[in-house]
Amino acid sequence: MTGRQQRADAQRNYERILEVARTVVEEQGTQASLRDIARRAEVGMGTLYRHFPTREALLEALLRQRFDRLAARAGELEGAGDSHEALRQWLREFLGGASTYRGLTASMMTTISDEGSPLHASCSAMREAAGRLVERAQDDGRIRPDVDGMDVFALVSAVGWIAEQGPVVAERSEHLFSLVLDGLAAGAVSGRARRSAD
Amino acid sequence: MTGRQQRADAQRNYERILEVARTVVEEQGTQASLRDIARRAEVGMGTLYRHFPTREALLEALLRQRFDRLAARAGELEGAGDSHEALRQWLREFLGGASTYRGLTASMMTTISDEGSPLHASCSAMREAAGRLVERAQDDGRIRPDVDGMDVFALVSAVGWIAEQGPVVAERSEHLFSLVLDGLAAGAVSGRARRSAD
DNA sequence: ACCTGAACACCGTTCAAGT
DNA sequence: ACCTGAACACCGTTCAAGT
Repeated sequence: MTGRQQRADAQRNYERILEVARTVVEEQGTQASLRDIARRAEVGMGTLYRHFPTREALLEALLRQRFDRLAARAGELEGAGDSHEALRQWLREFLGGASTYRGLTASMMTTISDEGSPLHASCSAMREAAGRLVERAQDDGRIRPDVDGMDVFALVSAVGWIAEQGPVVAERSEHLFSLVLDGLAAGAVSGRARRSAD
Repeated sequence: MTGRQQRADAQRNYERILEVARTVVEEQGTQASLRDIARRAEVGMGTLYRHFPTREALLEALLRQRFDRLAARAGELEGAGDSHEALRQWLREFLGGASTYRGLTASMMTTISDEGSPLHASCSAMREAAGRLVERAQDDGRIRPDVDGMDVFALVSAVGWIAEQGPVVAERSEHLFSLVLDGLAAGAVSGRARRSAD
């Protein structure tokens, strides 16, 4: 798809845009002005659209590496000793990364329901890798049996979202993260499950 | 402030705008086009700005009643038998209302950090009323002692946010609500507190 | 094959001109 | 005192014209 048989100027523009986009999205979030990106990359609007037909396509190019890295990181942590601690650690790293771009958690959440989105594939792969950490912790009886990877992902993303909503709530995000994780731990179940081995 | 000594046409315009705004914000969310509202209310842009100098001011007019009602509702529920169930009930009603306007949870969360916002006062009052429900449930030992009203409000709003991000996650919001509430229940604490009376 | 930038249809916000 | 709508500075998206 991104075959290397591009014209030299095309290749250069592609990279310029991506580099500038990284900066601008850092500044303005995932809703950054595409016009601003084109301007600062010194290319015409059409050039930006040629390389990245949608905003999502641009984000995908910006995030794929990161998603792949996080998926791989989940693989590493699967071998770690404490399954619950491994999950917690992964989620912490995920959340740290999510905070680099404002609006990123929203983009990831909407992409779940939108299979046509270019972000869908790489984001799903990451979620699935994380899901295996959840399942392992469940097999160890450390996480409630009635949740799945999607639940955990959604709740932790939501904590990331909270942190974006202003300083007063942002300063609580560490605590909120702990509350959510604690809440998902086995033993928190109020009535229906987990009552055999006491 | 909204003294009744307005000119008749001003009074009429104010009400027209508010009525139309309710519909448009229902359709498009809190980021609805102000131009569209003015157009459909058949007033000039200047008229809209005269009555509602900022988008937040318009939202405030749209939401004040609701916030006041929810604050009053919390007062009612303070007298209810089961403190934990009262809290759960209030949060459920809050969440139901939040889903009427897309973007509403975000507006409420950002308003927390922005004391200058017209939404700040009525939203804070509501949160404080809800906070008393939290404290009562804590006094009864039903909610973790290391959370406060803001934590609960943020987490439940975050569940509302999740529901806005697409059908795949929206259909889980009931479950996620339960997970969060369960997680905040006393007994979920992993190590540090609550270990005296067993 | 690729790039450019004008053109189009939208925004939010302001403000001179009207009654 | 209040209303109007044009004006301004922005968007995102498309596409004819160029090389």
